[in-house]
Amino acid sequence: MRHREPNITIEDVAAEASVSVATVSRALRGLPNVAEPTRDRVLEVAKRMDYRPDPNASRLATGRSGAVAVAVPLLRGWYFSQVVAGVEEVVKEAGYDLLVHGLGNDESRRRFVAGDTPLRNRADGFVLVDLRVSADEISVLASKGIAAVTVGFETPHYPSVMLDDFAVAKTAVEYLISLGHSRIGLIGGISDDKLRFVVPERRRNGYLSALADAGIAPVPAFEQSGAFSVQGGTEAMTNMLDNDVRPTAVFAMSDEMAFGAIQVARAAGLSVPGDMSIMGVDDHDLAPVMELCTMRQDVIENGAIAARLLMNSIADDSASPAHEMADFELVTRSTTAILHDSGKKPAADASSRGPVSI
Amino acid sequence: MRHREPNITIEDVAAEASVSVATVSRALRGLPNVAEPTRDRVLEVAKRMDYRPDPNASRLATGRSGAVAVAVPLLRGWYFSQVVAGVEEVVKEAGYDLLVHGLGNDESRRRFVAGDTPLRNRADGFVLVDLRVSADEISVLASKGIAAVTVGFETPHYPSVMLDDFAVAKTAVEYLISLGHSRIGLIGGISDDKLRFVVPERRRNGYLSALADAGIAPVPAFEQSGAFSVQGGTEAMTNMLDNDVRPTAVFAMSDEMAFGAIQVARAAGLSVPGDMSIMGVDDHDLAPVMELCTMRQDVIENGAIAARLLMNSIADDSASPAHEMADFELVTRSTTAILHDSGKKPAADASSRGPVSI
DNA sequence: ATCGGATATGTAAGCGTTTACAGTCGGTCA
DNA sequence: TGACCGACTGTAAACGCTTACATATCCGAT
Repeated sequence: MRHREPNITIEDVAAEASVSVATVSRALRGLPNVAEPTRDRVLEVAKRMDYRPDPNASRLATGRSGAVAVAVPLLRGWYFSQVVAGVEEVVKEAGYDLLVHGLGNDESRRRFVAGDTPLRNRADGFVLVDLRVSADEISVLASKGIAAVTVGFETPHYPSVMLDDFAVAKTAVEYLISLGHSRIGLIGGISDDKLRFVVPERRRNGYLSALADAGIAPVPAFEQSGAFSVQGGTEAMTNMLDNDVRPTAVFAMSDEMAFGAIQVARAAGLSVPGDMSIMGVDDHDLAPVMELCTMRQDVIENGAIAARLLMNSIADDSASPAHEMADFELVTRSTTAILHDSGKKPAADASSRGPVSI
Repeated sequence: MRHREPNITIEDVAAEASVSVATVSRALRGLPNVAEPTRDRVLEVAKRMDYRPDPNASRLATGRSGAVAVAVPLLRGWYFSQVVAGVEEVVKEAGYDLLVHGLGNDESRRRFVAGDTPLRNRADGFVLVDLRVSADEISVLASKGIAAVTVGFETPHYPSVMLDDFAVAKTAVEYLISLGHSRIGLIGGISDDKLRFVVPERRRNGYLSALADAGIAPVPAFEQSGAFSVQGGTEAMTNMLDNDVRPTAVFAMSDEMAFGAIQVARAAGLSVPGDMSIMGVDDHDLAPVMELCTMRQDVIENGAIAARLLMNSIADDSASPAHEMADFELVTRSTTAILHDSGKKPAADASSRGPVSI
């Protein structure tokens, strides 16, 4: 049905333009030492013949692949798809291809960082998103001379962009405390989290720190794992409500978990925020629709920043790795309210979104 | 900082194993005509030396790139990220790389289908998702001998997987009619939709057909464009509510638009579904949370099906293109209810949860 | 013993670029 | 005027694989 006609090569163009292939190559790539008339003629001929350089040949010759790979734990999650979108934008702009690789399970993740990946040699650089790998493992990558940048965690070897998770969580919980809450639950990725590495731990520390500062003793039963998914959020809230004593507010480490939690709370007859305040992290597309109070970060932009760092690193790997901190801000919406038995009205600064400094 | 040490080549392995490069190549790829002991030795040596064939070299030699590219209008949307996830799964399984390309604007889209793309020659096949391109343009692609499969639309040239959009819309609207509604709005991508091709038109036809069958005259003002985004959904509903006469039910062509519509309706003081029933399409991750009544489709699975069709097509391009129809089903949830002035109780199958007030 | 034919291995010619190096050709400068 | 220089162009050797073809080896059959 379809049939592949022989492609036009640089030689065909050279013959047609009556020059050597070297000249064609130079002319096409804008290199110096090509007379203007010659260059014009070559360009014209190449265009007329609809010549496309074979990327594989030039990759072989140059040793560069002109591609960047992004590795994420899973592709279907909101967070990761946003990161990929951000990366893609700048990578494409820079003329690189974007390879996407989902690291679905521990095995593929392990092999990936061991350098035992199909991607080896296929990309000039990697964007590693929230990989749960040890510093040791990353240094293996680094020792193989592979350019990379990390998102959501940092290593000494590579540039990174990440959120100040501690501050994000602390800010959120402090806000809840300021509303009068003291029984505050946490939904995160605590025990057997397969996806995130240090993120849950850092956010938990921020949570604990805010409690400590307010002199509130942490309640173990208030901490539930939610696997960073809507589904996980529902399970976490279900467990939370099973307790004898329930929290009056919950901080979820992601909006998706918060969504699930809201659903379960309301289904159980609780009013949100009347009986329970709920916060998330991300400012998901649907956070405004759900009126979810959250800690905003611009995930797409973070992906873009990471990609730019990577491009720089590919161009010049001598610089010492830059570690960027992503912006965040508290966005107050109506899933949080002043603890009702305190008798006051809901959240004072109704103007919403007070910027937060890092 | 990092420095690229010379890679191990097939020649190094050959020397170490005291055989020719041809034998190494055959042994490593499991080709016949290699004595068992020889093969074992080569394998052992290759492993010991941590040899990785350079993909570019083998691509150049074979003419195959071992990669598949997926082109989507935009990466950050829920629908497209799900398709990509589905595609990635089977593509990776088959040992191919996945190239992702966002076709953000008309210009890049035009150039893409004109074959004037950086992706040309970079992939053995393409998955084209919801591209707004004419049959003519696609046939240009086909005439260049490029393997491809389409998602969301179909052409004579390529295999495809798509939803029966007409039936989906008609089923949805018939359901609303069965609940007693006759003033039924439509939120879709009508006029200047940059993203979808025929999908909005087909769904609109299903909508119109359902109305016609019920003897209901269509009201132009009930049709609003929503750009297939949450944001667009809010705008569409805003316009809808500006009319003198308001619909009592709305069918949105996607869940995301439905979410936006729900928000606006509730913000305007309307009860959903008390004053207005709303339906969507997709069964988005958050549809259960929002209790959204919707037409479910398994987007990830559709992406996977498309990828399988593509793999087949790459392996054997002689078969005439298969056109798969994706499954769908009506999922009743509590954003729809029997028209209240008909005096009956809300949606019969009350197995689901009550309306969510914000 | 000799031959035919598997089976196993090696040789070398691509694949389509890039790029170091070697010309060529005017013109400039002593 | 002859050496030299600079701008331009061409030649050909990589790049690291795959694979058609040639060769070598070992059998059993004649």
